[in-house]
Amino acid sequence: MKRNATLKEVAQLANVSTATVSNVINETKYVSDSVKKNVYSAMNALNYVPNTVAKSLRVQESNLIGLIISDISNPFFSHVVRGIEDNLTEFGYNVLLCNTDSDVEKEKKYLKVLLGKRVDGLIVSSSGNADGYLEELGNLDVPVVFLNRYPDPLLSDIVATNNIKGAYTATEHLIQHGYKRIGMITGPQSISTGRDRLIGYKQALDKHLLPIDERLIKEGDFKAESGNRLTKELIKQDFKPDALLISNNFMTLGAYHAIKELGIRVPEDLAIIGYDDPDWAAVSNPSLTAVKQPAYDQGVQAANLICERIKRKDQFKPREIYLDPSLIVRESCGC
Amino acid sequence: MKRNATLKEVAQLANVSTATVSNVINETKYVSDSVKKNVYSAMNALNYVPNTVAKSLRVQESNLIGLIISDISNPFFSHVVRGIEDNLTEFGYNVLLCNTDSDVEKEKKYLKVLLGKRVDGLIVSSSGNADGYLEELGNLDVPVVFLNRYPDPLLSDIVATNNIKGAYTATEHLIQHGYKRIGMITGPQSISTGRDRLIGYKQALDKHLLPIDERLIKEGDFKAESGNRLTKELIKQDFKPDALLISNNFMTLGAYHAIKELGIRVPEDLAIIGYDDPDWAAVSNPSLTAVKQPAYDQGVQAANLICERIKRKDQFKPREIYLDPSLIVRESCGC
DNA sequence: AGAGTTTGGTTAATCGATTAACTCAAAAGG
DNA sequence: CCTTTTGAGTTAATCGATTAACCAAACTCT
Repeated sequence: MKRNATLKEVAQLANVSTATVSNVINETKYVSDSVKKNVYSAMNALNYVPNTVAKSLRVQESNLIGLIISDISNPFFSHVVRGIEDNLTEFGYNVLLCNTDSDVEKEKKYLKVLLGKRVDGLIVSSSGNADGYLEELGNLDVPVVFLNRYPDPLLSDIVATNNIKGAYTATEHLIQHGYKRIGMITGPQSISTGRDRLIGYKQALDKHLLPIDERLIKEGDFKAESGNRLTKELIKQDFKPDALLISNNFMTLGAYHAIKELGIRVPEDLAIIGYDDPDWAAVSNPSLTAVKQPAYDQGVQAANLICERIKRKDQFKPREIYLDPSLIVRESCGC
Repeated sequence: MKRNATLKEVAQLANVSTATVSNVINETKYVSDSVKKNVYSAMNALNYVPNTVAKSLRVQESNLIGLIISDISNPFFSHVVRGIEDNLTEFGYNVLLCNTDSDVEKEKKYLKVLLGKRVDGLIVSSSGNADGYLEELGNLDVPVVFLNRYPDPLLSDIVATNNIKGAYTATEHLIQHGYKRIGMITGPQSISTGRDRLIGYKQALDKHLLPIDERLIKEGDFKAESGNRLTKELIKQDFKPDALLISNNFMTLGAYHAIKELGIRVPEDLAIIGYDDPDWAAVSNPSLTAVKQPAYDQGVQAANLICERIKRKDQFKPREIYLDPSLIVRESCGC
């Protein structure tokens, strides 16, 4: 296991100063062709790969973007991340991936590590808001872009899908097709995503003069098990829904298992609309009507925001980008 | 945007030397309680976060692991990555994520960047094998663990699922249930995963004295579109299969779209087994019989291997870990 | 020819930690 | 009482790049 060659060694072999080698590599100053050639052949001979950690220390930028999300194995996030990564490499940045499982303690630990690594920027889909933690995040002396989940007084750039609108549209669709007792399985109310989707649902009911009945609203945790359990609860209770809006892909999957286990017919006994349009939506039985979020695009936008913010740290006014979700109508809503 | 405090500033404020501050932080030498207290309060006052890039330069380790895969938005990989990341943080490493889209040029570019960042290790699901590239990878002076796809003369540690066995088991299952003309949609034959699954398929046919008919074998590219197109091709040709093994989740999804479009009945007209057990397998119509790979676990194992390898670079004998896939029988195979 | 510019480099300080080698005072040993 | 050890910190070199400041030779211009 041999040590890597250094710029100094290249310089010695090429019989020039380190400054010249650096200038050749970075094309920062004119260097005569003959010297250049020497330098290049020395680099080749030593198999030289510039040490970017030394460079980072000197120029005070790491070319690293910290990415804090709850779970990369959630397809929604994996597409977002893909969009982020694709776009960031364009700009010469690399991505440090951190999964928090929505655990605020984990998130804080990661944050500290990332700050230690002097990341040039942070893209965060935060899980916490207790103890002014989100405010702390927004006041960091490194650019931050919030992803989908954000603090209430907005402190940094944010890109999100318009969750209120998505839930509103889905609910309204159900209302317009004659459903009267529309239930909802929400996400955790501690997370803005969870809150906003519930708001959209309620707004649609209000708008169409339908009563909001708390018996039809259950709070899940964005995981499949809760979708399964809460669907069963709703179906088994006396006052049961004739349609159901489910707040994310995993819980929808859980619900599908539930209806299969219980032999419920969809949409005849229960219409379903899911939030998130997973790739299986079209091949499930019945195919799933879903609110589609532009995940990849959201990632691209987040990457753009953070890059601009790094370039011009002065323009401090927070920018907000809200992407519109769209309703993909298939069989499960019976329309 | 204020500058971060340095260790030197902490030392000045606490009226001690930088060495002492460092010793307090790392607990590398005894420091009296009174001095310690001073140092800590200075750190707090300045909101000090140690600069790990400086540390990395000095101690020659980055605590970074480079992760090269084709596509994080493939659920298989997103689970693998989750396993890797969970395990690596245990050991104090962070993950640099790189998506190559199976593009060898992209992969090489990433590799160079990662080497520049002096990653302590590399986990690679490589796409290329041309020009001795994989050999080059194996001979790097940084530890490498191959993931799922590997060079033929094995040069480094590797963890993979036993693809031959997975395809063999699935094919045999179809044979034993009476199917005679079993077709296959393979992955790219330039990738070991693609090759191995085809081998397993052929071995099963051989073993049971069934003919291998090239008309029933189509090479896809692991993407949905090819699964869709090739399924249609197979169905429309004169000599059509009565059962079909499909080499990965995306192509299986494409196939499901194809059968829906063409109105083919599964399993009556065509039995299907898919490689990979996506989360929708149980709720699709019909539910999918699938070869399940232990994705998360594979990630954990890869993380373990790379950590051990970093600790003890001397033990150079490549280690191989093959995980067993399992067949999950549902409706689509008609058994 | 002599002063001023340009060309094609070099020298050395710097980024922010770690750590081997050193210092000085107090304690221990004979 | 003098020497040796030990204890608790300090000094300064180092990791591998970048870059401001400098310099000698060659070229321009009047």
